[in-house]
Amino acid sequence: MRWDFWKILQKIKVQPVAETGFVTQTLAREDAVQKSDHIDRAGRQGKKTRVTIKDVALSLGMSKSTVSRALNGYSDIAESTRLKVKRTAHVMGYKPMVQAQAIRTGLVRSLGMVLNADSHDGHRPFLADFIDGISRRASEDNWTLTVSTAPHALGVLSTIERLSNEHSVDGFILPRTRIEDPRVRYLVKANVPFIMFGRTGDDRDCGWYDINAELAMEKAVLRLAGMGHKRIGFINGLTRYMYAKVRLEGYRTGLEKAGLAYDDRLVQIDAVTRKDGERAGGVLLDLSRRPTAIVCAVDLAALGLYKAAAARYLTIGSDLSIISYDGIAEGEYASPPLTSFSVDNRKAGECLADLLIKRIRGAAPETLRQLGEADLIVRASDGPPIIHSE
Amino acid sequence: MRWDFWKILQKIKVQPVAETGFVTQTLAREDAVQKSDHIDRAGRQGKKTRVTIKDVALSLGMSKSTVSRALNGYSDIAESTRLKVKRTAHVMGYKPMVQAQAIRTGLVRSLGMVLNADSHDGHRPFLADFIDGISRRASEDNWTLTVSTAPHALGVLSTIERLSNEHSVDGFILPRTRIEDPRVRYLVKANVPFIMFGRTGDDRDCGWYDINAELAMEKAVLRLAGMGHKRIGFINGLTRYMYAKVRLEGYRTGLEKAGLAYDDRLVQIDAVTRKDGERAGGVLLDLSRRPTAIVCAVDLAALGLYKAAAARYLTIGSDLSIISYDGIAEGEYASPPLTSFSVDNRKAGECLADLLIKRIRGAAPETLRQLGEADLIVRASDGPPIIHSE
DNA sequence: CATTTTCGTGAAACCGATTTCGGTTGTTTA
DNA sequence: TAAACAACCGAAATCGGTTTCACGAAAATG
Repeated sequence: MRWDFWKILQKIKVQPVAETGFVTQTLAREDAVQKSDHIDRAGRQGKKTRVTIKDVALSLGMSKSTVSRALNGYSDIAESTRLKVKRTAHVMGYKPMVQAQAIRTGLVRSLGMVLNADSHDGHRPFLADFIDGISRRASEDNWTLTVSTAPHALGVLSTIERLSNEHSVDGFILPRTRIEDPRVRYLVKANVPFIMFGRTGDDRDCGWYDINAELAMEKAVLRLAGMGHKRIGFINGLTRYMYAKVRLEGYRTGLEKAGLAYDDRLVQIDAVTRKDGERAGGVLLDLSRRPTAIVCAVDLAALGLYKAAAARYLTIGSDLSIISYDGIAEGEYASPPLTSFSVDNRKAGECLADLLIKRIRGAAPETLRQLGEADLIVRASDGPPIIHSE
Repeated sequence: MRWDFWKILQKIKVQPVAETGFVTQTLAREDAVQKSDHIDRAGRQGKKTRVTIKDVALSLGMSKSTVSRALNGYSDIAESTRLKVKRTAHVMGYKPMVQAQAIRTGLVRSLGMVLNADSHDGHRPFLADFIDGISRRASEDNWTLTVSTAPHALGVLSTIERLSNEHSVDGFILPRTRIEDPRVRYLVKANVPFIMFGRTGDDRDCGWYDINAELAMEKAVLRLAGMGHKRIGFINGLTRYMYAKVRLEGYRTGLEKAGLAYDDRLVQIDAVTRKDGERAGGVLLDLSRRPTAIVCAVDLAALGLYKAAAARYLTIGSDLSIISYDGIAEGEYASPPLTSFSVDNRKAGECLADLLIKRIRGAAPETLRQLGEADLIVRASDGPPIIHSE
């Protein structure tokens, strides 16, 4: 009720012009005083004095609006004016303050990514490249990357909520998508832009970038089959993630194309660390009719498998062939060096950033889907089978 | 003057209540229309409808200023009012938009970190932990972390300039400080808060967190000397960085305390990768009177040294003892497992974030300096010398 | 009982940008 | 020559908050 009254008062159209003029004067003078005081305080508190758009306008003798439009490429500014404005702005060292822009435009020019800190999975080693890719692409358009971590999946979700509520970022990159992903559910409902690294169960309203890992797995199987292997095992990653699902599919497609039967007993799951790989590998190698080759969905697991093989006096590359996926640096230094599909994480980061920026700018999610490829790095962990009698 | 006018208006005792009622209606309806239109546009452009401070004030029948002050803990708001405001704000799901606050307060509540992407040095493996630490501490106070990368040192500097010019961040964390660091020079001059990870040549106006690596190196030497080693070599990292300087000092102090002479020929520098380590190690192992133990400043170099030793048929742990520094995961899986000083990168991140936030809030840099410690993880790469006849 | 403080609050200025809306000019067109 | 129309630009509103300042009422003081 009270504010109603004020609203009405506000609407009343006003009073003598002369009076207004005088008031302006007064205010202006007051303003000046305050300004200098402000600078003074600034000096004491260690803040910088920024060049604002007002300063530029003043020094050019134009209005703020003209300067703003000139700088932002509006069509109703004369080319000559634009040039002049741009030059002086540059000379004066004027850089628009992003948050001041943000409050009007609704864009903070920042991409968000929330990492799950407890995920022991592979992503750590290539985090640097991945971030580099994102940041690189983002910088091109003067965007920034805000990264945050959370100790567990729930924390990830609440961090995402916080960041989008406070509008600290314009959209999210979601690494390691699950088949059923709560982050996706939330963001879709909240209508916040995002792009996934990896696919998910229900693609509606989702853009994504992913590596065609199923193709890689398929190629791995076919390569081994081509060498003469008949019993090819598979050690998969965490099955709740989408990547594990598609990699298994790739493995099966490979077997099919090679004319080999799929055998449950040759498949192990949820191996993403050395220890996991050692355990899973042990199981496969202890089978009465053990596989002569094993495809791994994750490099670290493959390295664990090395240990399991060594414990059983099997020589990798001859007694047992291994082809893996990820292309981490350690693989190169294992003995024998690991044959693996390498993924370009920097490129992935770049693509994701690119897609997300497009998404934020309004592109439809259905148009924002890309599949990259992994490259086989042939080293020494695979070869024709040595014991072979079927 | 103008406010006089407003005062007068305030005094006017009012208008037909019916009218007021009507206006309210109208306003309300207009409001609604605009609102729905906004949502509509929002839908198309992917924006959310936020709850603003105005909404909260309106629904409480108070002014924006009261709400703001209540939420920010000003002392001139009645406790009862504060409570009421806080409750409704929470219920309505009001989250202040950071950039709107920033424009007035001058704080965006964001820490910046610019990484050098080409630096092959050790920082990659533990980047995840490090970031986790920073982010964790930052989140506590509702701050965020903005990370950016640049392809080379010059790019790092210009990225820092950009971020601070646009005021996208309130301060910086500087990883891997050099002895003479241009970033420090710039930030000091520009009066932008920062905290270094590592010390630097000229400490004035600088706060930092660092690990006491010199102490670790000293301990390593003393441990080896205590086992009976007389010729202890040293493989250092990149000498332009501060860390290499202090680690060398630690090595020398250790020798001194053990009563051993310093010998130039036993020291190699600039080894930060496996390849570097292999080369440097080769040089040391090919000396006519080779060292029986080697201290490495960087784990990756130590792993390279493994290769050099293997090539010369030296058994690590007996023929050659190695103690290194970093505590990377691969060390655990090397054979023999690497004895190394492990640094807690998560904790480092937390400390740095903490210091930086304090710095931004006005603490003097001299009061913001902390030294952490590295923990020796004893594994199997060191032991008493086997050939020993002096 | 008059006067000064304190307390609690609202109005309006302010932060630094963008964007809407009109108002001058100078050119074309009728 | 008047009217219509661009092309250019400025004033003011706007975004979502914070902060200053004045003011009314209640409490404390003289």
